[in-house]
Amino acid sequence: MPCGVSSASAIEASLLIALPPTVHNCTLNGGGSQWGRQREVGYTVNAPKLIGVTAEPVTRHERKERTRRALLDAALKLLADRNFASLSLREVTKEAGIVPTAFYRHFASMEELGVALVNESVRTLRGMLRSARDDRRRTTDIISASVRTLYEHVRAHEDHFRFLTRERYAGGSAISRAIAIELKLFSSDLAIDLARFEYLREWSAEDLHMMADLLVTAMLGTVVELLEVRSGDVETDKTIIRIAEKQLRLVVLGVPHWRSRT
Amino acid sequence: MPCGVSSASAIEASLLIALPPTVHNCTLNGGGSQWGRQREVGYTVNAPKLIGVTAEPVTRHERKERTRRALLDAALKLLADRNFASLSLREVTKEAGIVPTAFYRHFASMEELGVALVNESVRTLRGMLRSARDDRRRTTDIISASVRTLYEHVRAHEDHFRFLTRERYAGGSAISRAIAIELKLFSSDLAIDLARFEYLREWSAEDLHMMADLLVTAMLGTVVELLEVRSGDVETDKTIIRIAEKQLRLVVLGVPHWRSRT
DNA sequence: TGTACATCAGTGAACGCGCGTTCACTGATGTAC
DNA sequence: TGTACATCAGTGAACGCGCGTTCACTGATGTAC
Repeated sequence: MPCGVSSASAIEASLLIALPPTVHNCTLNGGGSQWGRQREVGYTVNAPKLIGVTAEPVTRHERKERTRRALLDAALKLLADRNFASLSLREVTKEAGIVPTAFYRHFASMEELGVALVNESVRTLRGMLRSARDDRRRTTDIISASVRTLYEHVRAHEDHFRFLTRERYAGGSAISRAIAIELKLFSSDLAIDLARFEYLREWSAEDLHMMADLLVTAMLGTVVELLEVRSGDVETDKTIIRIAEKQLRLVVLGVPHWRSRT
Repeated sequence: MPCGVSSASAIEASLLIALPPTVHNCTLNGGGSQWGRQREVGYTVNAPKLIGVTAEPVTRHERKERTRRALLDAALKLLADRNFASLSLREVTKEAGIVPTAFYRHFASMEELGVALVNESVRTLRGMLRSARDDRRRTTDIISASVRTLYEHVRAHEDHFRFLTRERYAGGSAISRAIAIELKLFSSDLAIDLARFEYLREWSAEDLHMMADLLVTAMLGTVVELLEVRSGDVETDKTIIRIAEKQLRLVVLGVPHWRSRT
C-alpha cells in the first residue's frame, strides 16, 4: 500500500504509525505539516495522514518513546555498513522520519545517542553471558554450548554486535572508551567464572585474566566472522562455529599442563 | 625560529623546506604566493620564503615525492586519535602544508590515499613477519622471540599498526576489505610455517588455519593493548609482553594433546 | 653554454551542498478547576 | 463532564561553516635545439 494515500481512513493511518518507520517506507509523522493541516499540493502522495485521530490512543510519553526508539533504530540501520563517526544527525532524523531539529527533544548530541546505543548493546552482551552461565549448569560440553549461545545471540542481535565490534577501535570517543570498559568487565566476569573450575582453582589472578582475555578475544573474532557473512549461509555458519569450538578447545587443552612462571 | 621571517637568508629558508612540515610549524611551501612574489602585507611573518633559490637542488620529481610523503604523514598523524572516514581532504592538505586543490596532483580521492596507507602499513606488517622468521632460526624460545619482534615493530611503527587495527573493522570501504584480505594472507603464511613443526606435521589444513587464526587474533589483541598505552610506560609494556607470551604458550601447550575431529 | 618552449606541482577564487544549531511557531495532549 | 490554560514533541525557515571539486592561473623545472 502506498504511503499516505488520501483514501486511507483515519484508522488505517493510525495503524500505520503504530508500526516502526522501516516497515512502511514513509515517515513517522507524514511528510506534511504536523497534525493534518491540508497542504496546497495537487497530488495526494504527500497528503497528511491525519495522525492523532487515532483508534488506539497513545500518551504523549509513549509517543515520545516511540520516536526515541525510531532514532536508535535508524542509527543502527545506517550503521550496518558505516561508521558512527561518519553518521550525521540529519541522516538519522531523516531515516527516523522526523525533522532534524526534533532530534534535540531526545538527545543533546549524536554522542549522547551513541552512548545510548552502547548501553543497549551492552545489555545484549550481558544477556548472552547470562544465557551462557545458565547453559553451563545444564550440559557437560560447556564449549559447544557456549559457542551455540554466542551464535544465537549474535544472529538475534546482529546490529548490536556489529556496533560493538565496529566502534570498539573507532577512535578516542566516549563510545570507544565505554565499550573498552565494558569488555574489560566482561573479561573479568569470565575470569571469576573460570576460577571455579577444578583445574584452574590454583591459578593466579593474572593467569586467570590472561586466559579470560584470550577467550574473549577469540570469541570476538568469531563474532566478527559471523557478521562478515551477510548471506546467512547455513554451511558457512556451521564452519565458523566448528572452528570457534576448536579454538576454545585448543586453549582449554593446554590448561592441565600449565605451570605458572610469575 | 619563527616561520618565514624576512631576515632569513635564502639558504636558511631552503634548509627549512628540506625538513618535514611538522618539524618547523609553517607550511611546506610558505603561506604566500608560490615562488617568492612579494605580498602586499605590512608584517613579515607571512613573507615568502624564496623557495626555489635552494642550496640543495631537488628535481621536480623529488619535490613531488616529498609532498606525497607529507600528505601520507599528515594523514597518519591525524589518524592518531581519529577515524579515516572522519578525515577530510582539506584537513589533510592543511596539515601537509599545501592547498586543497593540490591534493589531486597526488591522489584521485581520499580513498586512494587510504589504499596507499594500507599498502605502506602492510609492508611494515610483512617486514615484521620476515623478522620473526629470521629470529626463529636463531633461538630456542620461539614464542619469546616472536613477541619481542612484535613489540619492537609495533613501537617502531605505531602509526601503521594503529591504522591497520583501527580501520580493520571500520566499515564496508575498500580500505577495510584490503586489510581483511591482507590479514587472511598473513594468517595463511603463518599456517604454512606452523605445518613445519614436529607436532603439527600431521594436522589437517583446517586445523592449521584454525590455530594460525587464533594466534593472529591473540597477537592483534596484544598490538591493540600496546597502542592503547600511549605513555610508553616500560612497566606496563613489560606486563603486556608477559601476558602475550603466556597466551601464546597456553595455546601451544594444547598442541601435543590435540586430536582432530574433522 | 644560451635560448625558447613545454611541462606540471601548486595556487586561489568560486561553486553548490549538507552539516549542526538557533529560533519562533503550532497544535495535540495533559492538567487544574 | 466542560472549560481554560500549560506543556512540549515536532515543524520549518534561517544561519554560518567546512566540505569536495572545477577552473584558469603561475612560475620553477625540464627539454630540445
